Amino acid sequence: MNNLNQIIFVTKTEIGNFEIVFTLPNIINSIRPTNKEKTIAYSKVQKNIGDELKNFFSGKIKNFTFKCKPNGTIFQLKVWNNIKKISYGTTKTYKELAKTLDTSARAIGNACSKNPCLFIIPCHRVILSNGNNGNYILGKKVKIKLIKKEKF
DNA sequence: CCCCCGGAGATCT
DNA sequence: AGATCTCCGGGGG
Repeated sequence: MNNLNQIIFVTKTEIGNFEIVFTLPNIINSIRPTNKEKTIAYSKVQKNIGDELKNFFSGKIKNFTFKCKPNGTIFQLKVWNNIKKISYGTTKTYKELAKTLDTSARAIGNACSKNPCLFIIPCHRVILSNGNNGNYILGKKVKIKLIKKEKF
């Protein structure tokens, strides 16, 4: 599924650099960590996305204006869509999501690990049924940090 | 607390 | 078609 209108750039944040793939005018296809250096934001859109990310981390905004259109399997899309419904400052467990999708918690976690749109699909709000935070692609520390930040 | 196993889905080989 | 790996849960010690 190659889209010629896709633009790729790298933005730097307080928790690392992220590679962002987007399609004009405002569709984000992926936000994933990278070890590449920040690239110059040539367009207004690139700058806006970078700003939103920064403002999200600083707590200035709670939601993104950019829509995301990830690609994945049918199952993954279902999981990610459900995760998008978890609102800022709240959490849900892998077990709960498994119940609503009639699958296993492990399968939910598996789909979370493939989340292409970090933060926009807030998989950091999905935690263990025993109250612990669980794992995260950017590490447990970052997950805890994000959850705490959202709780104010 | 720790260890072990079951389960669902994705990704190899 | 297996084998293996996951951002998990439950049960038993």
